[in-house]
Amino acid sequence: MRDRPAAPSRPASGRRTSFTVDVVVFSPRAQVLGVLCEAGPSRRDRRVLPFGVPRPSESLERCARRLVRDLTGEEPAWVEQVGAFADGKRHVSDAELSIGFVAVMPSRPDGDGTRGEWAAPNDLAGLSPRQRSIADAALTALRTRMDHAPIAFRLLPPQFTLTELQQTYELLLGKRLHKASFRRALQAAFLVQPTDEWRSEGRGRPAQFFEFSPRKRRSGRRGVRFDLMG
Amino acid sequence: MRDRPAAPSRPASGRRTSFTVDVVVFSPRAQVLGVLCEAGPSRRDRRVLPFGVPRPSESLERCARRLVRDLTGEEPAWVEQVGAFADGKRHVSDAELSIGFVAVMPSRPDGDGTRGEWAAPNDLAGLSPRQRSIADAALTALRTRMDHAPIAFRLLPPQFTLTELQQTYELLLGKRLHKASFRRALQAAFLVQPTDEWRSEGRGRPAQFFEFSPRKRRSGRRGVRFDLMG
DNA sequence: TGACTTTAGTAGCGTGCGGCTACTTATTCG
DNA sequence: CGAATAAGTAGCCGCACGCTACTAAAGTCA
Repeated sequence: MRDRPAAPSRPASGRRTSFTVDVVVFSPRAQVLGVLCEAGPSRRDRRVLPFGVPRPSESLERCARRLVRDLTGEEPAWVEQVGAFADGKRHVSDAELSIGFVAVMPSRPDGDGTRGEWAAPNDLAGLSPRQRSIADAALTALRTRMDHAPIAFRLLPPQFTLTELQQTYELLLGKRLHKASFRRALQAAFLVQPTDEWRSEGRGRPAQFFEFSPRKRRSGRRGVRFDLMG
Repeated sequence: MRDRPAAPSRPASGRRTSFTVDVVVFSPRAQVLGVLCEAGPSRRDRRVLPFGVPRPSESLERCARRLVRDLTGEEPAWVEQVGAFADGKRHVSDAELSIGFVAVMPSRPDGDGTRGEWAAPNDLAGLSPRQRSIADAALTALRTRMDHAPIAFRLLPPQFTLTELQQTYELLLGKRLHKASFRRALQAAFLVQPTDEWRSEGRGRPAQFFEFSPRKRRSGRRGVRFDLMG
């Protein structure tokens, strides 16, 4: 079974668990972004983000990946650390400190070996205060990183249509994008390559399949952006 | 390794240190960016970034601020968490985990109550591997955040010339900026307000003094940036 | 067959940002 | 009075981005 640090799984000298690794797993669920949660132990904590403790000589990120794997049966498509959270906010376990991670997984048919339920990112009531903070930070981090890493591409099969890619972006970013602008920016960045395959399905004009091709990076140097300050 | 005198002069408060808070303090030192270091305990660790342990019910960030205050006698102008670092890399103390913070301080006359020395960001040899990682991440985080927080403004007195502001940006970013573009972007963001004061010093045309005036935020919404991928 | 619907994909206009060169303005020094 | 030095501005050019409006290719249904 899975190791659960809620009761101290580190018996050494009666000291409490010093920190946990908590992971926020996002995945597209039928036109909505889902967050993987488990049922919580008490009324106060009805929902719980997956968390655990690194094994000896296991890195933080590998620990996060293992938590996802153990829970869903699959390797996450992308994982990144969000930060360390303490600052007095209560955690489900009584750990003083939690390291937050954000992860994304491809969409899967329901109930596919997945223990736990998928919640909406705006409905995170029932999480302990600290996990609530972690979830918020994870969503922000995800959306920030979308510009820098090919996250959306890893949620799609090797071949995909540009409409599918755009829908994935819209789902993760939580906002609509403009079709022509999206495609123009894509081509300017040399990120995709057309294939000879065309989708033959349903009504409407067939869509061409593309594949990810991380070619050259455009320099992307700018001066200073003052318009982002708060 | 476990038995080596870890972090002399660090109060361990009874139980063994489970994690540390490490802070990377940047400050302008005579046209170059400086990083605050202390003398290390051994030949292997000739230099040490300031680090410590949170007191009971002290938040991580407050702990970082205290470390800076205790070492320099002043409050840092800006502090932000960089992340959690473990992953097997050795630390000066034998803590399993370190939370990294980045801080900036205004320039000060040399030796002003400051224990420790200012090293160049490119000369960080002598740090333990984990602290080396933290320092690298701190510099990256600093330069990323410059667009989002008025960091440079806090390094300057309330009244400053635009040339001083630009030089501060150039120092922190580690690259030259174009004068006209810098000023145009500044004015478009309504970030500064001219005062009636003028600098009367040296040769050349006098410079007008400005002050920080965080007015409105321009929406700043864009579509997707594909040109930042790696 | 031909009109209508549906989805994919493109053209091109307008605007605003950002990099650049080149200029003007104001002061000190000799 | 120049020459030197530093502050500040004007304006061109390219390009990224948002938008509207168009064309293209399939299915559906009378």
